Amino acid sequence: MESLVLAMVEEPSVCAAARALLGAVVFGHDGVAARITEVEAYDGPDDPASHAYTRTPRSEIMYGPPERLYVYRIHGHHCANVVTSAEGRGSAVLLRAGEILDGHDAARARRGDVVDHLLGRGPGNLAKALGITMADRGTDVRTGPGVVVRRSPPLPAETITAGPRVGVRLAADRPWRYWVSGDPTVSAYRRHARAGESTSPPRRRIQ
DNA sequence: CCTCCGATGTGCT
DNA sequence: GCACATCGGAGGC
Repeated sequence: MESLVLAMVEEPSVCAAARALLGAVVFGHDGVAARITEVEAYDGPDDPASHAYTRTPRSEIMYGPPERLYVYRIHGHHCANVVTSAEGRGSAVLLRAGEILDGHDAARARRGDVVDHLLGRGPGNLAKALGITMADRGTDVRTGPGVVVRRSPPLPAETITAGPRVGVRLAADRPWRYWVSGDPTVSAYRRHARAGESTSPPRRRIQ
């Protein structure tokens, strides 16, 4: 019981990896670049909300080497993740939102005529703005081709906020979503309709 | 083969 | 707040 509590409290390494991706710049297709403002951490077999919770052909790439792109489709949208763990662990970071820095025309051609701060808000919209599709699965984001991630120095901890992950039914209260505090490109929180009860959704400053 | 179901986005009440 | 489009993955039979 005590070990269970400790396991719940202890933060897996993918959470630090997620925070480290805030501020990184993703270079996508057709000259679109985005500064990452919102991410979510997904761990391996210990995280019921993660695709890696069940090891299948789809999630196998999460168990592969780090720095590879894991792309999946949901409800007709693409979502992009970066595998952050050593081979065999199965954790990855979902890129949930970004500020478009360059390639606004190409991004808008894919996303439609929306104001800048909405171009890359939400994981499906961000992937769409960047032109990321299933064809980018497995890309080494250190080298490309197609998609490259340039990491930045860590953001000051006091500029990062954490909260529960968006739209997950299982493990709905783990505060493994991280975003740049107050950034207009960050997506809204939506709790899964069938997620378990929660007295007060955890939200805290990183320190 | 078939059914169920989202790590979503959008629009409407 | 709620409905629903939409489609690949996962699992049951």
